Amino acid sequence: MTSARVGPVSTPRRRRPSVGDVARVAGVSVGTVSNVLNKPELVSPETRDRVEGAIKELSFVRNGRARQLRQGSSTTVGALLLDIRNPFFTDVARGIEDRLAVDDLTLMLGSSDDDPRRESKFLRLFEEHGVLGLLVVPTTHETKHLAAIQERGVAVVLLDAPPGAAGLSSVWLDDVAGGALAAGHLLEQGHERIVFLNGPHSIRQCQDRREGVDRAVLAVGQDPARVVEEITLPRLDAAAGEAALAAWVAAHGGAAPAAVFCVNDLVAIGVQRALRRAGGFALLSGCAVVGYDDIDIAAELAVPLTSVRQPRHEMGHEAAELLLRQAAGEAEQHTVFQPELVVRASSVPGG
Amino acid sequence: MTSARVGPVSTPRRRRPSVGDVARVAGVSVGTVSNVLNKPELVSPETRDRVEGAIKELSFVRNGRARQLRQGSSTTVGALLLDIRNPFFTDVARGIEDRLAVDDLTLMLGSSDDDPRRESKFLRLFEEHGVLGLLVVPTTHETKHLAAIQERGVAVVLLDAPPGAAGLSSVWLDDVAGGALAAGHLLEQGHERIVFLNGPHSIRQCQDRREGVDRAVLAVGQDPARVVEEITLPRLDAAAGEAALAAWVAAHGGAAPAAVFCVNDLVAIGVQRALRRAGGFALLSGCAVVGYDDIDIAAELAVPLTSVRQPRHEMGHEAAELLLRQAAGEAEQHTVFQPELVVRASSVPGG
DNA sequence: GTGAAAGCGCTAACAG
DNA sequence: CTGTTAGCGCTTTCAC
Repeated sequence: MTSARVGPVSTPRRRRPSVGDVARVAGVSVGTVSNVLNKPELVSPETRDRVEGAIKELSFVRNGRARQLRQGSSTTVGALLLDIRNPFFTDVARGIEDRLAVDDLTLMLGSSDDDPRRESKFLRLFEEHGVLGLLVVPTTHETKHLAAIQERGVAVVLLDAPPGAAGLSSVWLDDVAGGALAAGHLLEQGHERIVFLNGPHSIRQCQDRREGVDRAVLAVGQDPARVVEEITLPRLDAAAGEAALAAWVAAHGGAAPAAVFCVNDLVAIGVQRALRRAGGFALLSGCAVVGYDDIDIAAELAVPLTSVRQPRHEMGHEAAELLLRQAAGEAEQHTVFQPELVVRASSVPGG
Repeated sequence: MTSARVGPVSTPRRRRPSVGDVARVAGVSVGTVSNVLNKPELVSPETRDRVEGAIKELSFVRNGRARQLRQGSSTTVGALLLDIRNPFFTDVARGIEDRLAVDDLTLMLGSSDDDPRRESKFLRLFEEHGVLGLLVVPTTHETKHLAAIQERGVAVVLLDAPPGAAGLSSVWLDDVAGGALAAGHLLEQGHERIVFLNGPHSIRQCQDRREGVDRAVLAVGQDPARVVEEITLPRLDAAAGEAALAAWVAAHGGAAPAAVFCVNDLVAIGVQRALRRAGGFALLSGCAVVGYDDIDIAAELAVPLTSVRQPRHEMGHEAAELLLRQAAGEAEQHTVFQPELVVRASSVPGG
């Protein structure tokens, strides 16, 4: 599987040159070196040149840890996400990074994997590291430990979570609105029954989306109990969606539901596959399908998928913004982002 | 789009308690506090309890920067990837992280966006930060600046790149083998002509894959110039793949090629879409398609896609491993990973 | 077992 | 303009 060869010699790990070394070579004092680094306008051109020459000669790179220790400041922000591999979170991370770059700050990323123990490990690590602030997708509803961190002087913002303990800013997405958007669209198309393939209500997002669905149904004067048939999936992937819909079709003598709303796009892809397997293109095109997340591939499918899109990048950007404000002493603040519906062929007649 | 409300008061940013504060509260010296933290077995149980009580009382969190400054050590590794949003790199990042977690090290991530200026900005930032080592996907073939960093005492490993400047370890994927795998498979299926939708040869991976294709053709005693029809795409996404194949079909009186090898899965998805649009399922199922990357969705498509899978997580893991070895003074080392072919319906008759 | 003191590399205050 | 010096918070000798 792998091949390896060994190179020449190992790198000797000698001490990095310090401002003292630079000062010696340039024939000035450490204070002057520091001034060249931080307030060059205070230094005469000739000495500045000498110092810069010495810096080049020694390939001096300043020790940021010592600098920050002395200044008491920090230029890194920690973000603790649920899963670094999930495109949802990488888009968020990119939004964070883009905002931080404006102020020349860097991001330290961690994945909690939704495990509270991993979460607290990373939190301790970040805090010891002296981060300027912390963006956290919490693993539990309990956020007192995060408020405690903020009490100790590290700004904390809840990410992808509604307001928690007092004092913590938060940024999240309106899942109620997302559910309402999807269901409203299907109702508008004239469908009178909606199969909703959802995850367990212990996940806030799932519960909220269901609430949104109900609201949309009520808004048109119908009874959710009659209109909505919710099926709870064991996992939220394509296989689970396919199995659930195959079972539905089998239980209904080979007929497909008129409309299906899926808690995410992968599930929707599974639904499309089940429909195609059960009754080919005819069955597939006779069933309106709406997904959630608007993953990259949604537009590329055989039948392009209607989906609820969430402003993930913006959410990250805003979270970083709130963090910096909070670190600057501003009061806590809460932002909720609204999703939008991207209508494609999968949900409209003749699509 | 967003709504915001303002909360109560802002958090006062008071000084973090130090070992000195803990010592005062516990009625011991700072040395003893340090011992409790680092060598608890040297401290008598009673004083240890007193100190631990004081730590709890003050919610003391040790200042890692000062610690590392004093010790001269570091516990963070920097990784500079091309794009943090790309699933390829997030899988790699996760592999890195998993290896680092074993030694309780943390990862600082950066995205160079393939821009040498961003690259050098991040490199300086990482180096000032005092990282233990650096994993870099280089933006250019030139790696002297990375060797220079290593000269200054920071271990550097090239990621997803073949060996560069002397002294740098490297980890990469065998794209020649990947190209040969895909083409070999198509030849084995009896196809005598292969359309290869590739990217520009200025991208090493594209050039290598072409070389692999040629080798596979030569291996069965055929002439690449006769067998392979390479089309260079302007971009490597589904739209580009669709356009290229639609043009091919139009130029061949509505006929599809017998076999198409695509430089990545997105392009392959575009190809499938073009085939379906041009001639429905019949045309689609009559054309063997092979992609590259084995993205999550490849198995979920209407016609599941045969693809070349690369061990990305393992590559990250190995890169971190080599970095740690190099940081420990071992000699440079080079590892190349072999891809594997995942055969699905898109490339086999009756699929 | 515990305390006192030095020093990691840097910046900031102050003196000249 | 430049040099001297104190000290950020911690670990680490070395005495006691």
